[in-house]
Amino acid sequence: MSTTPLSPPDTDDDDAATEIAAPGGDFARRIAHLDMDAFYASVELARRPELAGLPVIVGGRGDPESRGVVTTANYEARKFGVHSAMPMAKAVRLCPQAVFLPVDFAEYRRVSRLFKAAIVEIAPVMEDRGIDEVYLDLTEHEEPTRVLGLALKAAVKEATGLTCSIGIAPNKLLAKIASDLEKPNGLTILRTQDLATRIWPLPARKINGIGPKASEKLAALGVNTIGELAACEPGWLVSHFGKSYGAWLHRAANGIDARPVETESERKSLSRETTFATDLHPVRDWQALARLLAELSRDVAADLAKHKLRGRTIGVKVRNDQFAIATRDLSLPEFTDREAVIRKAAFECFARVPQNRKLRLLGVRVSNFEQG
DNA sequence: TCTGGGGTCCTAGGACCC
DNA sequence: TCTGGGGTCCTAGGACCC
Repeated sequence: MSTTPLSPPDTDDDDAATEIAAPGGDFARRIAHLDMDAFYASVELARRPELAGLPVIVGGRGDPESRGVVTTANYEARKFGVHSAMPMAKAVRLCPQAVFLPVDFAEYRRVSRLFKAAIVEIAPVMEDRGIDEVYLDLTEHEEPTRVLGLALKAAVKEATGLTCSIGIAPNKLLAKIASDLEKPNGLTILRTQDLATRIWPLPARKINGIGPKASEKLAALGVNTIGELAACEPGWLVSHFGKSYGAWLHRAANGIDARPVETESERKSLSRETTFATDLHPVRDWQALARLLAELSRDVAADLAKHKLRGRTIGVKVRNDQFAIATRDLSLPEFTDREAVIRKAAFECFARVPQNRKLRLLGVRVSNFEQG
């Protein structure tokens, strides 16, 4: 198996130098990262007050027996070692007395809109980072940093009844780490001079962009903390991680990050996928798979229409019983949002997928959207 | 333990074109 | 002889994030 070199999150090398050139902090930005505390579980508790104090685990279809993972565990459940992305089966063993609830995205999206609307009233330069977190650029605000942070927390609480944790720092990278330092209900303000005392002792994995693979590789090389990473020679990091990722690791560990807060973003792809209750064989269970492929194509077409998008690259994704993923895609001459066109392309793609193992997941994706 | 669903970005080889 | 150089598109895979 060949491995793809790691790559850094979207970076801007040119601007990074600007930040180094301003060590005094004269041009320092004030960037906030705001993260809702145990969001899904907190939303559920808000409408089921009788569950207060009990361990609550949100995930799957609410059925602890179903295939799936924990999306959120409240702090009571976390005491038992339950955490996000953990297989439900394991969560049940760790905390059988927990209340298990199905995910209700419609409700979480509703509450998400409420807290974001409240934030924008105070800090209009907001970058959406998913259902439960945002970045804010507070540089142009007059108020002291702590006053702003407290005002944001109060506004979120007022709009939703829920708590959040906020980190405020000179850039997004440090703000993201800071918001995690005093969870839940935290407010952490970090200055450049706090890097050595508050950031360097942390595991390298705490950096957004260092995941399981990279942190494991670093550990094998004897690098465990962010401070140890910061002390590594850039050239040595480049030799082990490649030019782009190696250089980024060095900058990140030294707290350098010039990425702006982006208030707009353009969608690049749209997809639907499903994991089956039991594995299906591509030949023996072809009827069932064909039905699913048609359903997913229909759902994707409906989503495209809803978002007024047309794409010309159609793809399918499968995951087999060994958890290995394969993708196949096909670019068409014309942009489309038509169900029949998407379905036909998806079937063509599926025919090119390996047929030798049972499958556990099937997905359909459309990308390469028309401009405008 | 047995691993969701929805995304983004990066890399890399081959095709194809000038 | 023996082998250009750059650019873009397509496809597949992989790491990572929420």
